[in-house]
Amino acid sequence: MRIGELAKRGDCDVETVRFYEREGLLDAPAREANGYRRYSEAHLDRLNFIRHCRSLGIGLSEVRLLHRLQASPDLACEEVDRLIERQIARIHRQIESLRLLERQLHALRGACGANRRVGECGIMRNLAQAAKGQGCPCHAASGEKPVGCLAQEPFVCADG
Amino acid sequence: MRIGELAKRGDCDVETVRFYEREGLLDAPAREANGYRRYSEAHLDRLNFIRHCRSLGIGLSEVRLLHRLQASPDLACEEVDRLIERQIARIHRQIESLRLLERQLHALRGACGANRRVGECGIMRNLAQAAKGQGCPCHAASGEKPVGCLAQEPFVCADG
DNA sequence: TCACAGTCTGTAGTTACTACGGAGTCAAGC
DNA sequence: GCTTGACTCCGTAGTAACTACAGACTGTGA
Repeated sequence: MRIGELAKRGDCDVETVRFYEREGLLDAPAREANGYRRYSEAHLDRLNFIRHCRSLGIGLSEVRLLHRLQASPDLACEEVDRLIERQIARIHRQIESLRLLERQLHALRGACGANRRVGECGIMRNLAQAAKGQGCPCHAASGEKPVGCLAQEPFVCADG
Repeated sequence: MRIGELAKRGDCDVETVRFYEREGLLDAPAREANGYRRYSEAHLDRLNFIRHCRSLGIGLSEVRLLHRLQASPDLACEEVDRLIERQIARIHRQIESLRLLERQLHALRGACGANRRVGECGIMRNLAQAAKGQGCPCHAASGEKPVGCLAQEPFVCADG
């Protein structure tokens, strides 16, 4: 099949397929006389494997690791277990972090009594107040400590 | 104060301060004779405002919007409220998405009966199985639908 | 005088794609 | 034969919010 069909059956974009090839996640396929890529069913399996891992939030470097493990089925599967364990722990941290964020935002929302003007807006006032180190309802509520920066974590995609 | 002190008091990196200046979030400060940046307390307030917003997961483009609103206190604060509302909705979606992910990963983890070899690992088997479209415990459990791709959402940082 | 810390500018890297631009290929319809 | 449109090619740049250099200059204490 050609790249368009592969992408369709793998439920992703053509560009994504090419990207995976560039990244070495997908073997470079044979080419037709005109230079078009020609894929086999094995390629589709591989693509689906990647997409399935991605849908579980597993990063591409870890997908690479899984591929390597897959290639040596006699190894202990301990590493696979650990990888999933790590993934679970990461997602758990992210959820905790976001829950805290949610609470903080709710507190902030509660600060605005539906004023009319920005200068009197409780939310605005709170944001400015916090900037002067005077404390804010969102962060000062309890002894809430930062949980870890989500921006530091690998991307997580819950699609699929 | 110089950039190092500002960064320290604003609890961020020197590079981050310069980054905010480049992005127009922080006014370019005066310079000393040697070219070093010299900041005022107003700069610190501004930096704290940004960092506080960031700690609430608010993106830089929305911080920019808040700055613009702050500059015209006579406007209706409706837009501020909507911004926070949007943020709450986004965080909520992300949490839901991650919860689903967590369930899926737990299901996957349950598939491995602590085998010894990769070739027999239930997790590995499941990932491979899913790639062939044979269904998997993680996604086939119920009629679980994708909730939205977190990778598409702006970065969220729960630090601070 | 030396080391070392701080600062400067500019650029590249991170993640996992996504979106071009400009070109070539191919089949159907006129 | 020609056009139209869909598909493909390659390479590069953009996304978000930083982070991490390189290479140079400045300032301070011993």
